[in-house]
Amino acid sequence: MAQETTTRRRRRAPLTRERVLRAALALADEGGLEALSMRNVGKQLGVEAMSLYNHVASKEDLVDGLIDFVFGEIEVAPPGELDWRTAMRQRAISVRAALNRHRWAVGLMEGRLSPGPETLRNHDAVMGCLREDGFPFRDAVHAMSLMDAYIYGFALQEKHLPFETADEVSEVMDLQRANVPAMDDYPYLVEVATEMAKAGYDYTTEFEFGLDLILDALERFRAGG
Amino acid sequence: MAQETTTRRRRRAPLTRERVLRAALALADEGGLEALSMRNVGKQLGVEAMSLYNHVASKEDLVDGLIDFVFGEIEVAPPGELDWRTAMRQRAISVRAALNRHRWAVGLMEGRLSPGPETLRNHDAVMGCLREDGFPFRDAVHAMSLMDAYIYGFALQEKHLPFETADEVSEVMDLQRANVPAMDDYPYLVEVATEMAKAGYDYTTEFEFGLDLILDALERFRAGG
DNA sequence: TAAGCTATACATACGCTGTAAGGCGGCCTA
DNA sequence: TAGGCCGCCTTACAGCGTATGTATAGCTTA
Repeated sequence: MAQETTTRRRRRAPLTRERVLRAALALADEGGLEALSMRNVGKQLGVEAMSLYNHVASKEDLVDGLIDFVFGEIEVAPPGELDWRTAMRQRAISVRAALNRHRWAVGLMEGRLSPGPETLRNHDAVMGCLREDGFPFRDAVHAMSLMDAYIYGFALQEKHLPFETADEVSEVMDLQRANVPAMDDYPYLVEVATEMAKAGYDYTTEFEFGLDLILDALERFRAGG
Repeated sequence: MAQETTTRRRRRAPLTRERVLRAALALADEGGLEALSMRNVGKQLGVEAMSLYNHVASKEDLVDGLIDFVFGEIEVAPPGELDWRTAMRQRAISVRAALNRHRWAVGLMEGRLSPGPETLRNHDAVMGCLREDGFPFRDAVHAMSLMDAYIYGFALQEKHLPFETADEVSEVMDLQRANVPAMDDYPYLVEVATEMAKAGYDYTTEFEFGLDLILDALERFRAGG
């Protein structure tokens, strides 16, 4: 009876927090944050929206889980393993890579009120790396604040200016020029537009220029500036 | 006649784009972006939501207008007036101040597809300031990208970590400790929590430390290295 | 002064959002 | 085999942006 029904119905794999998060991640990666609705996640799992609440306290909780997953993808050497500069450079590049894989996460990485274990591990490792390599506490805070501001700020730019090749650049520039009647009032922007359309814009080069400049500056500051 | 009717009925001041933007700005400043709904703006003006569409093409257009207003509050010296370092330092501080008055704007300043006149003026002035002070084109792009990444990234941190005094810090830290059972797994974060709770955290100092470090680095880079 | 046009505001409605509340059927334990 | 519990579903509410259609107020012209 009951069991027959059970067998016959081929119950689908039970929902879990893990499965919910995985589906949500796929949705957000594909369609951005605005595609991430409880109903859409449910649909993806063949389930009604409300069923998700058995595994997730709220949408905020769901997003917390996603963010922690992203932090889990970021590689940081454990404190004391590498010199600070190598470790911090690697981490910065890893953060940018993760944020490019998950662009929806860009404004959400910082200051979550319920940080997950991966989030905490990451921040602890950064602070630890600096402290173990001799940074006084306040300087370590300065350095971390500066690096993270740059990394997240750059990711923000990269998220909002979605062009890379010279062709894409000139496409966007043309579109902007169409929207802006008095473009000639802004001669320096015209220069940017024409130069960019000629040579394109390489985000990786740009990112690493700023990153190395900051790391150089921190090194010099530490040495005694 | 017509004019009498006008006088008699005490018609309210007619809606204008200006008035709509002003009301929207007040709403966003007070209650953040999630308080900024068409219905709320309408309510603020004694008008139905749909009436706003006579003066604003869409919510996106409305937000574009708000962002341009924020850019209008940012002070930049016209190209060639000041040496680049002074001008850029002033602008950076002015941007941060504007973003603190309008925290809802933080993730939205960059890469709008329909930039307003103030937005364009601002970007043009920054680029112009660097070019007129001798920055080669590519270096000016590098510098602008780096500075803006830092400024916007810092504003992002500041938006999401809303504490300032030592008391507020320790309050937040206590709250986080309550949410994180295994806090002792993260010794360096424990240090941060205790140190911060002792001494507080001054955003202005922090911001200007990073800013000056970056300006120093750019100056040195330009000088030849 | 009267007619007609236009610009503005309103009312209604659609499909979407997050989630509170309650019902029900299948599973595990006693 | 009985009881209870857990996981899922259904329904419902208040809010969102905005498409669509309609009424009206005021100006323009005759």
